Amino acid sequence: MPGVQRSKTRHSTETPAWQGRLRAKGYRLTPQRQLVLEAIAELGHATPEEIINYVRDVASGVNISTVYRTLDLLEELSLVTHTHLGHGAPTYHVAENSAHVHLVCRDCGAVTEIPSQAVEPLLDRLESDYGFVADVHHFAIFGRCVSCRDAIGKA
Amino acid sequence: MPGVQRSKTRHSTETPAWQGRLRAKGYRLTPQRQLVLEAIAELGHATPEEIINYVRDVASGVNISTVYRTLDLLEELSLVTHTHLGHGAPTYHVAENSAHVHLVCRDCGAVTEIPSQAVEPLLDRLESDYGFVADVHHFAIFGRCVSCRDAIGKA
DNA sequence: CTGAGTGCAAAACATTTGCAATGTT
DNA sequence: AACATTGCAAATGTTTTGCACTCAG
Repeated sequence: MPGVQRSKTRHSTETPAWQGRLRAKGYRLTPQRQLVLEAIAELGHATPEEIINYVRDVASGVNISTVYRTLDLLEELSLVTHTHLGHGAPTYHVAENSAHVHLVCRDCGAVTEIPSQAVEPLLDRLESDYGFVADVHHFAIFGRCVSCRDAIGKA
Repeated sequence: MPGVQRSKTRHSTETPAWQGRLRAKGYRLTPQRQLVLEAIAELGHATPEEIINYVRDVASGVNISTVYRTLDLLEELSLVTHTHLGHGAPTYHVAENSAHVHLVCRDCGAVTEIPSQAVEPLLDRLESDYGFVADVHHFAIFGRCVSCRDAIGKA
């Protein structure tokens, strides 16, 4: 791994709880993996593209394929999840903060996060009627936001 | 347009209602466009890949980029809609038959169609609580189907 | 005729993979 | 030292675009 030096430093108050999960499955703890997780935590939402930009800001040598491989790994370990917000690249979240649903506006592209409980009745119904256990976080809900809806009324 | 001849013929009982919509906006009626729409109608569900396979079966010279351009056009005219069923290519439907929601199983990949009314309470709530007019057809609902859920119970 | 539409080939994206070099354990 | 992990570069899959040619109106 040629020259992964951090050119900037950020404070980390986190206790390395997740590191155990890596080792438990025989995976290794590398700076790249720390940085990717840190990037997602910091950014809240992030596409692979945004993640590598953030990571490279700290350690410029990191390769995009490493980011993809790391994301797969972190997801396998349930440390992060990903959501499809639209046609393009998926968005990653740290698992603990992923308990919300995304509303994406077809017109302005705005992304609104709403609490999962808003869709709970639907989940119950899908389960009782179809035996389907839904993960509503995986895909966004597409539509038109308040502002754009009102804008149409005026037009 | 070099040699778009149909090597097979299919019966069409349709009345060319949609053709007016094309002309109304100054668009032209081409064999390619007829074939793409025919393909979607016939296939029910179809990815661009599946569409071009179907179309080429009838007129081999048609280019994939034409299919993409045509899909954009047909969608603009509200003749078809598309849904994201997963990471990959979107699925196209004729607009009239698109009033259903897709449940996609994360394990077996099975796609179940359920009537839109199953999600109506959610739509109402999103509208009243957030002013968001949702189009639940645009993204599938991801999760685990009955069979796979039960299979896990046994394991 | 005239311009909308097409085929073609190349570009643009997003993601994956083989492999030799490297660093964690 | 062993082998999981990385960087690199090339391959893959999907969608888009520029352009000259062609056909629908």
